Amino acid sequence: MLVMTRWLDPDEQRTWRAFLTASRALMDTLDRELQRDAGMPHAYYEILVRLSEAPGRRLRMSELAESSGSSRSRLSHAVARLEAAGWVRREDCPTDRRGQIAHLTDDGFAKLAAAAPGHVEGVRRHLFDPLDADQVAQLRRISEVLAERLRSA
Amino acid sequence: MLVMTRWLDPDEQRTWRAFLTASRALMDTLDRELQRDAGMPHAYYEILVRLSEAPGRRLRMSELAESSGSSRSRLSHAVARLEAAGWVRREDCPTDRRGQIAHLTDDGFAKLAAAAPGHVEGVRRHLFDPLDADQVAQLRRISEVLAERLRSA
DNA sequence: CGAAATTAGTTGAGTGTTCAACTACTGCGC
DNA sequence: GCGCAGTAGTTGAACACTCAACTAATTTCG
Repeated sequence: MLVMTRWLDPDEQRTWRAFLTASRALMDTLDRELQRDAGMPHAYYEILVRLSEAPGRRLRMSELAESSGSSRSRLSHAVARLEAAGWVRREDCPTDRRGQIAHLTDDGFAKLAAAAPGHVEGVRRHLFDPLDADQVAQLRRISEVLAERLRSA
Repeated sequence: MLVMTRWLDPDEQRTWRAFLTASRALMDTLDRELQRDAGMPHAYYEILVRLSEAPGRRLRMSELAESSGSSRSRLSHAVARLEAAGWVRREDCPTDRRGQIAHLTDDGFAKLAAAAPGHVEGVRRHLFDPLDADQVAQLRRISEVLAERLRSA
């Protein structure tokens, strides 16, 4: 390997560590709150949200995986649990016999509706309230750039 | 509950989702790269980093937990694995008989030294390269504010 | 058409994380 | 100095995630 590592300078070092600390703390906190108040991890909550916004509250497994940021395997396992809880049902896809459609049940919708206010309050308290309007705009731009770049990686 | 939920407006909604997508993708990517190239998850890497920077490459379990952003339980489990791998050793604390001191072995240090360049390259590629200098400065400020707020939560 | 490559989704084993319960020790308050 | 609240760390069980291997259906294209 002839290429020298481009190490992080002290400023970058601090930025990276601050980001790591903040995003980990934020996610851990929201996850803990959701687990405590709604008995589900944040990943499951997000699956329910995506389903609730889909037409007919139905989504193909692969689209659901994509939109909720899960791997297919993770989603399979998760939906199995959500189905056992009665919040989601699987249906066969009429146009592709390999396909499965996840369908948010009324129970699942009710569960989500009950969990949402507390969770949104948490997002507000831990993310938006501490930042001013300019920082929020910056954060959005930064996140979009990073997400875009990572999508094609 | 008489207080109405302060829902997220469309802008906040998009900001929150972009942040979620970006930070998840970033962490997942770095975790996968580290697992592939060094055979360890990011959480373990960070434990080794903190130990490597401590005087004598030694740290009390609780300080290590604090500085690496782990719960005590998580750290106990993690150090058990790192010890099995021969990268860390536990020692009794001379001043407090409840205490344990984690000590980075030479093997552990070598392992870390081997893993670091690739990981730093990944952080650069996925985080710093896509952002301009101003955005990096903003991200640092934002992260510091959030981390500070979450610490006292 | 028909074989090969691709895509959809699941599964199980292995690993990591959480939570609550537990032991052992320390240090405060009296 | 004694009792008791708090601190340090570990443990096991339940749960979640990853990876690779797998089945089955579909698409591609010679």
